[in-house]
Amino acid sequence: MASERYNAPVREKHWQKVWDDQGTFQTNDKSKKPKRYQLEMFPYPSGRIHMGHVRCYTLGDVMARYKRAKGFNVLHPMGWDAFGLPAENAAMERKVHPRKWTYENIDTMRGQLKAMGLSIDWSREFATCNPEYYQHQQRLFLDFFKKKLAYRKTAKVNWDPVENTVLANEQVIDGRGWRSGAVVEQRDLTQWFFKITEYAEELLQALDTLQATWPDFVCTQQRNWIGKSTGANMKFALEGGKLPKKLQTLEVFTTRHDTIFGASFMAISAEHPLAAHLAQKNKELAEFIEECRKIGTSEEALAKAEKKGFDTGIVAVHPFKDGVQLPVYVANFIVMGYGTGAIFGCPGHDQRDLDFARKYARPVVPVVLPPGAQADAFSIGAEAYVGEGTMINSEFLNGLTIEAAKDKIAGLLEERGIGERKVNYRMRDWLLSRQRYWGCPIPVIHCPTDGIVPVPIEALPVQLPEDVTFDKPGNPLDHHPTWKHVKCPKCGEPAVRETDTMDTFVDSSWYQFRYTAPNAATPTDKKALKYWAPIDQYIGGKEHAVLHLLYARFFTRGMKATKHVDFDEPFTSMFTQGIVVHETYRSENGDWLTPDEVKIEGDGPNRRATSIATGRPVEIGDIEKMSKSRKNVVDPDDIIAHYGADTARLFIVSDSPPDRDIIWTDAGVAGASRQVQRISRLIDEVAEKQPGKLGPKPATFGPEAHALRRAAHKTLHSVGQNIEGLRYNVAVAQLYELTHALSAAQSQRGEGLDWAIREAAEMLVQMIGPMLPHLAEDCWERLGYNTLLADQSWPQTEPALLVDDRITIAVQVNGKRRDELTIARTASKEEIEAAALKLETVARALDGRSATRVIVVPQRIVNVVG
RNA sequence: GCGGACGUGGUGGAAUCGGUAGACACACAGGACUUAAAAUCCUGAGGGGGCGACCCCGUGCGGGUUCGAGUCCCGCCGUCCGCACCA
Repeated sequence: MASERYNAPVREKHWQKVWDDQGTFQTNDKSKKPKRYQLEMFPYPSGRIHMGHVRCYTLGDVMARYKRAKGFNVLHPMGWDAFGLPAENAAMERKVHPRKWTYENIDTMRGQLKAMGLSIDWSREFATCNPEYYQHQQRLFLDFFKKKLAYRKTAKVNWDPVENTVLANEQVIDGRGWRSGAVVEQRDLTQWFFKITEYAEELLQALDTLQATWPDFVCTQQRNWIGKSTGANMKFALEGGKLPKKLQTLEVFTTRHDTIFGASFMAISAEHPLAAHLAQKNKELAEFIEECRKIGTSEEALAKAEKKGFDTGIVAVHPFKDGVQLPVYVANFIVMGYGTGAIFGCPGHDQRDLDFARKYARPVVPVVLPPGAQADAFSIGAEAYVGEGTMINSEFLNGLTIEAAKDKIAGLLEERGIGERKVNYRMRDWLLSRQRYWGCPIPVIHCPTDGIVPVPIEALPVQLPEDVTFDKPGNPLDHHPTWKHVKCPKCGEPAVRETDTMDTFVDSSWYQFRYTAPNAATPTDKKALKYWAPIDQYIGGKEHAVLHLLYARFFTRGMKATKHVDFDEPFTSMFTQGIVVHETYRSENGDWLTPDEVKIEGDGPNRRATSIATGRPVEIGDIEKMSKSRKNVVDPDDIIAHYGADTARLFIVSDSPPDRDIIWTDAGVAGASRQVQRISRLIDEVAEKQPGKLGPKPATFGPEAHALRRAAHKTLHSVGQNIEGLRYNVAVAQLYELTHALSAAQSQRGEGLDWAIREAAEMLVQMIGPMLPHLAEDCWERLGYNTLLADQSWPQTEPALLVDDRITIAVQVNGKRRDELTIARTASKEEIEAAALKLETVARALDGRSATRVIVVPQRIVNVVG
């Protein structure tokens, strides 16, 4: 039996059934062990799992299994982010109901995930499209509504013309819909919003704490997105035309109120009410505004567009300098959505203002003097001065620092009632309405007399109707003949349901808590949450750095305000995994080919690809993220069926650090498969020579046995640390080293060596458990155990074996390595120095000079300087 | 433009504190086994020089700090990511 190949696909099915039958991974809520909540972002049930899923869930599963072995009570659940547009597209294209399509996909993908051998507690599984789930989401929405965290307003919204729905700001990337890629249009609509801005400051502040356990780039991106700027609002009186009272003052936001004496013009957005008012009687202005609007849609064009202004003839009165009037321009670079949609221009200290001032011949007066510069010799050329300095040309501010000047102006503004200190955020409220069918209905009713009436909690869930059609554009819920017509819960008169559904990001903003009590009658269960929450480690894709992770952070705060949770941050530590990439292949006529349609020969510069079907040459293209459009995909099912899940898992965790992109290659998979066989063979050899369990430990060990034991225990120690730190690739390398040491020991003889080999083999099996769970289980059985490896605790190290009696340290002469020295670990500095100086290699390198200085770092290095 | 991350052999990568650079693996070359192949095992290998013990160079480039720098500091170059007329 020793040389038989390990039949992974067969054995893996066996072990999966055993785990399933025994309920090995069912989580016990009543355990006394310390808890560990390990979570990976749940998948959208698009049809089949892809390698990105395999990577994400493997990374999480290694940690979950490791923590389990380390004595933690682990919660490692799985579910489905099941609402969303693709289901409706399938309904339109294939005449299949979104529900049917979704649940069928879930069945397929659940089977695929189970074939990966994940240590998931499947009893907690749910899909967000289950009414049992979304009824609680509707409850949360109503609680948010009561707290005014959900509200309705008319606003310019991003309209995705392909998805036929609105999008939140976060979902517009480079002016295009994040999913459809369609150029987004601006429309005025009344929509539901979550008041995420209420928590802007908190969400920002808490990042300082998260920084320690979250990736830097995620924190940075969230900071940028929140976009805090501290400044002041300032009101200017307007003159030079007949204006309605409301428009006689112009309020601007500035972060440089210190530079007010350098102001030389005002600029307002083309969408500013004042611009609209003036345009009524000014045809040229109206044309200018129209021109701005045309450019205004795409940010790309906006960035390239030349700065242009239109002098309205209106002037603003300088609030601190008598007799100074500042002309008011409508300008194409002022956005209405930020601040007040109006600025004062100080060309001396803002590049954009300077460009504008030069173009329209406005004065440029420096008001901040750089350190060391002479006031009378300092002027502004082509570049604005934005650095530190002291105030000049600024009357009562002269001589102050920028900060002191800001403070003084802000005080005066507040004293005179013409402004105040003001903090602005770039972040807008979260637009959650979607004009779609396959989403969670927003549980409110519009009554002609009572206005917006929440659906009573006992009437939840507001269920989606089954009988919908997708044959005309727009929202099927709106077209439905009866669904929306209801009686007002307040007055009983005819009313209509809200037909908007929620953004699917709402579904994924709180699912992490639902797993802790998936059957609770309320959205969360206090007791379960107290034990399990928050998530100890969350793993997912980089693309959610702002979207999902920011929403979930907000939602947790909203749930705290509505007493559903009692903490602020959902994810204690966050890990973003890299993507799976693969070469692309293109035939002569430009069609993409899948990897299995292509035959590769040669290597290096001689590497050639040909089409299997036609025999014609194929161009090997860039290495890109696996995608259906490029056809550079490898189906996990094929890999699992051919090599087994353990091989796929091993490939995923070897070589590439988990946060970097990983290049999927056939050669790499074959290599991983060889390692699986190698380990299997090695364990067979050990089990054959020494059948039965590990016997009693011998009293003494010879040098060979001692060396192997040291290697095994050291590996145990550092593999544990490397798994904890998600350096799985390093852990795998160390396991290979132990495998080599164990192989080599097989052909040696020595006192206690058989026992040491047995011990090392068992440790190896236990250490590969998190990564290669099926193989480990199989080997454990072969080693004579009838217990499950999955139930074994992580082996203990013998601390004495982690330190060597004698160690080898490098010997340098003038910083260059010349030799090495094996010496007692406890050797003193003097002993090391003496031993080093005795070395012939040292004397030769000194070349006749004498040592002037010897640096000794015990247990590390000795450096002779001479 | 601003912000962040990164840059190590043919390739993926390792080096946790400033202390033997290149662990481990892929690919490659040579060898063993075999009628042959597959599979497996063994050996070799950063670059250059020398018959050789050995010597020189080497972590994107240029400086610096240090007994000692892949690691720290300054200045460049390059790649990737995010944000971008944000007042």
